[in-house]
Amino acid sequence: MLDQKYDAGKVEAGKHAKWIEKGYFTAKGDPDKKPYTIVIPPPNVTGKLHLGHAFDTAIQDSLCRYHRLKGEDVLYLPGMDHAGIATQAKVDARLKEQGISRYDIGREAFLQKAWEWKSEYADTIHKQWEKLGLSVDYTRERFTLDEGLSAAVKEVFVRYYKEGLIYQGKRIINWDPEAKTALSNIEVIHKEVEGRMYYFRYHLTDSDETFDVATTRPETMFGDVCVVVHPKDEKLNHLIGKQCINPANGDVLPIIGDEYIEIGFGTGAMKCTPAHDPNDYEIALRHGLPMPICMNEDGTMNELCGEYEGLDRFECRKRLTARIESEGNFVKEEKIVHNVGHSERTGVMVEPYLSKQWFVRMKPLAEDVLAHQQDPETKMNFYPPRFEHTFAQWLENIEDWCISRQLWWGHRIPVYYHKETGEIYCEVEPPKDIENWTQDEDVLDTWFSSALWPFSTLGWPDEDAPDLKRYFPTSTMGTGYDILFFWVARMAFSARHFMKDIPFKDVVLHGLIRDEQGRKMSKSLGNGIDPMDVIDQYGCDSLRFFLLTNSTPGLDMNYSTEKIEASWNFINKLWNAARYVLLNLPEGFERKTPEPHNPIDHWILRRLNETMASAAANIERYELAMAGNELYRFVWEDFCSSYIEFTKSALNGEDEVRREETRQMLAYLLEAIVCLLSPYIPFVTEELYQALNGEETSVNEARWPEAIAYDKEKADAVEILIEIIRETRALRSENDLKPSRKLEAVYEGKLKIDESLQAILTDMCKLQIIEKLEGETMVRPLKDGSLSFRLADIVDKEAELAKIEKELQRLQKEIARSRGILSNPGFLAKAPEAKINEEKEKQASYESAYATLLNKKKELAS
RNA sequence: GGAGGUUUAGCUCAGCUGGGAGAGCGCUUCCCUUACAAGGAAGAUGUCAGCGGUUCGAGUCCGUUAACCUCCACCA
Repeated sequence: MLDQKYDAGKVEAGKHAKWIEKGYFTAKGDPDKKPYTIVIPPPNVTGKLHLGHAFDTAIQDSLCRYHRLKGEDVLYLPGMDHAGIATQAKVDARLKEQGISRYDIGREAFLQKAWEWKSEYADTIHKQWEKLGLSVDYTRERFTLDEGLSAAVKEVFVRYYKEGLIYQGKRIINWDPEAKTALSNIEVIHKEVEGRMYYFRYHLTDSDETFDVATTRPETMFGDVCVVVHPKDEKLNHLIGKQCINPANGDVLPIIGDEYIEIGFGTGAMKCTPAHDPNDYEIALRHGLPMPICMNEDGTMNELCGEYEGLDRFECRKRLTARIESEGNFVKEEKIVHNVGHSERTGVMVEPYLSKQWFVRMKPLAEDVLAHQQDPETKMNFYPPRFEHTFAQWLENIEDWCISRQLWWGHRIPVYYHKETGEIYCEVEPPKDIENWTQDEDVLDTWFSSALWPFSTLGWPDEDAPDLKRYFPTSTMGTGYDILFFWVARMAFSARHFMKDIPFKDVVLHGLIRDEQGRKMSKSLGNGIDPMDVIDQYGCDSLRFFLLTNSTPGLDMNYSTEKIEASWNFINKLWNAARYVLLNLPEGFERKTPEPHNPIDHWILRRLNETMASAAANIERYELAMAGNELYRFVWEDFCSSYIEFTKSALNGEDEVRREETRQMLAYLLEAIVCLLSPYIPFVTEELYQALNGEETSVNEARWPEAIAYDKEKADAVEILIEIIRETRALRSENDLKPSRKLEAVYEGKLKIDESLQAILTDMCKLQIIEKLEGETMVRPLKDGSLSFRLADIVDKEAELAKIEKELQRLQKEIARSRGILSNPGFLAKAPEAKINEEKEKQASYESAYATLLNKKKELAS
């Protein structure tokens, strides 16, 4: 028997291991079933999972579990990402603790350390997935650096290369001096920072004339090749063709004209550093200027910088500025707030840097995706749809993707240079005479491999791989909007190009989880919440239910302890409801398909059927919160507060047949509830399912409940009774009437109170119907909220009169409103007929309620 | 400079195709009723940010203003 209190720790322990052992989540490939596929967004092997991962996977897992319940062949494919820079940085940091740099131990040894790190953190992640209860198919787990995926990466690189979609070029890229690697544009985060604008005085070589030039990065002056002014700038264009002195190093710089310069902006004259600024680079290209690099890879100054060689870029900036000032060429400095690029991973300021890198030509790939999205039949669907605009806009304005990284941890670029001829060899297989070739030192952007995830994990490049044939394209991609560009867009063009298809039918994008005050969770604020701590305290089910029912697709949500507790309360409620049911099932109870007998059975079946249909519809359009809240309401209000209360008299009564019927109903309802909730709260529902059906059963093998037919009239009757009962209970307590006292109620209307309904009334509120009309007891529908009692026995007349008065006023208002609408010619002419009739009925019912209540008032007053 | 989001009960937020405003928590009153007091019953509270428009009818659609937020792109 279940414990008195729900204990999440006890319930959740050991379950996941058993599920895996039983193979419930291994996709069987049953051809009679519809395939449903989700590939997990592979977490980085850099550390622990955070709340965002928990959110991601809660959504994916609940979808998978739902589709399993629906009898589909579900594949939830797990895997992890090697996370190039991020992991390498972690391993570097670990080595640093031991006083070693990666260069001390070399590439091979470093990679070994990295693999050790990987297996360590993969373990952690597996444990966390287990705690999260994920129904992933471990027989198909992948890693972005495993053999198969590496083969896919090589294949893709080679094919792009041969199609001219990958090229090598010298360009200004974003350089991370900390990680000493190039970055792609989206790995750069622009942050507003306070900086300074320095103004320096430049002297012409042939006269005493001077002019000012402003810069935020004085240290780059060692890479300057000219000064630029606008050809039409009347104040400055006379300088074009002359020469000036670079105050940093005394170099003679030509002054040129270029329309890039904005007249009137700054001083009107700009220094040009082609190797350290993308715009300057363009100018230098146009004018055929040299492009000297003045910085080392680690952000220190190089040999071009004389006395500053070896100094850090920022230190050089300080000292150089001071020196120029001492030489009298410093004009002023201003504090400014400007956007500066920072490395997404290391956080350091990114240096625009001229460098030879590999790029993917994005235009044709992006255009293919955009064109394909025009077809409403076969396009990817975005939830919420607005993200498709963001997605499309990004693709429309896309620039080439810098994919080479000067790292060791990653997919090595499959390009070989001939030691003598310099010839380039790019094939999946290395050249036969490998000793004559040198492989490119660089590795690929980590996103290059994740871009292939939906098909590389299924066996591609083997086009005939059975999983690829069966499970691709995948069904749903559930992830945060923050990686729409990084990942979703790149999967989209990769799948288009290599699979000639979309990678997934639906993209569900959720928001970020913020802290209780709505701030972003961050390490520096220390406001991050570890999902594992939450699980330890409240259980995985509470966490999942919280995440799934308190979020709106695409919007950020705030973490809330209060709402986690509310989720816990709900599960505890479910637990106790189950306990009630189980306590009332006798030894050796045999389950049968129940048949509704009592009116309340019909009513609860209708509520169940409505809830099932609506929950399914909502889950299928990814409105998990709506579906979850409906289930919550059904369980708490309909099942617990009403149905269970109704069953008490039956179960305590003498009528054995009725008892048995009630037990069958309860067992059926409990099982249905448990199944419906299992996608959200898999652990506790498993516990309850087994308590009901036996230790060896599993909710993982259950199917979506079968609906049972009900009688609508009986269901309607109970709907009304519930309202009567609630009203009556309120009266009883407010007026301090004893339960034994008979409260006389007068109802009029359509509903026939048969014995079973009378029994309910008697059981629930000791209410006895004594008014008889034409030999039958009648009650009046209370949909409009009115209720009329003969209150002769009620002690507190004043209070009752006040209540009636209030109600009369309300009705009066409603009648006025209704009359207003019905006398509106526009409404009568244009509203649908059903609406008009509905309104007329309402009006009639308000008026009759009003009349009845007025009589009551007179009667009571007299 | 572009694109988008948010503004609804004291707090946190739902409210998806326009037809009498909801939940959780909190608050008030009553109840230890034999599944649950982390419970049960009842109850109060809203110029749905402002303005304008469309409509018979707008929290919901359109425009506009304001505040806050996010992303993208950026000029030395």
